[in-house]
Amino acid sequence: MIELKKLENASEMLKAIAHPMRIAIVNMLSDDKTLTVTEIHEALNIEQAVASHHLSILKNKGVLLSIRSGKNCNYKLKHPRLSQIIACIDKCQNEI
Amino acid sequence: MIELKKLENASEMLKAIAHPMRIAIVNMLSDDKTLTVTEIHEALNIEQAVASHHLSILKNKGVLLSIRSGKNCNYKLKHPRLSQIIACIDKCQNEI
DNA sequence: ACTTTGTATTAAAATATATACATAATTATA
DNA sequence: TATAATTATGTATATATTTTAATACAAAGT
Repeated sequence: MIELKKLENASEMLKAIAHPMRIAIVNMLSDDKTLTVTEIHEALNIEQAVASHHLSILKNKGVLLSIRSGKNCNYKLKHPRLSQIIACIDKCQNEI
Repeated sequence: MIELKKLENASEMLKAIAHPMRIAIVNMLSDDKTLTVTEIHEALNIEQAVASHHLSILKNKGVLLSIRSGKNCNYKLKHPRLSQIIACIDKCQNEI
C-alpha cells in the first residue's frame, strides 16, 4: 500500500462506494445476491436512469460486475467481501 | 441502514477516507498508532499545510481524533476498526 | 518581547462529481 | 417489422473537491 498507483486505485474504488445510493446498492447486494436494474431502482425509489448511472460507476471502478440475461441485466458484487466495508462503517456509527 | 440520514452519514465518512493521501494516513495510523502532523507530512512527502488539511477533513468527518501535546498535535483513529477498510480494499486489489 | 517550531486557516483557480431530463440502444415477443 | 420492456448514454447545469500558495495562530524557548 506504499505505491501511489495502488493508493489511487483504492481511492477510486472507495469513492465509487462513497455515495448514499451506492452504499444502499452495495448493501442490497451483500451475501452474494444478484439483482436487476429494475429491482434496484424500484427498491430504492429512484429513477431507472439514475440507478443505471450509479451501477455503471460501480461497475467501472471494479466494485460490481454485470451479467446480461435476456432483457435483464443482473448486477452483483465483484468482491463479496466489499460489503464488509458497509458493515464496518455501520458499526462505527453505532458506537458510543 | 435503511434510513437516508444514516446512509448520508456513512457516505460522508467513506468520502473522507476515499483519497490517496488520506488512505495512506489512515493506514499509517492502524494498530492504534498515534502520529503528529510533522511525522505524517514528512513520511508522506507532502507539504505541512496539505497534511494538516487532510487531517482536518478526517477529523471533521469522525475518522480521526486529535490530542494536542505542547506544540505537537497527535492524531489517531477514532475507531481503530476503520483500518479494516483499507485492508479489505487491499485484499480485493490483490485478487485474481 | 522576540524567535523558532509546529499546526491551522484562507482564498482562488482548476478539476471532478452530482442531478435531472431526454433519448438511444438492446432484446423479446406479437 | 413493429412495439413493448429493460437498460444505457448524452447533455446541461449545479455543486463539491482538490490544489496551491500565502498567511495566521499557538506554544516553547531565548
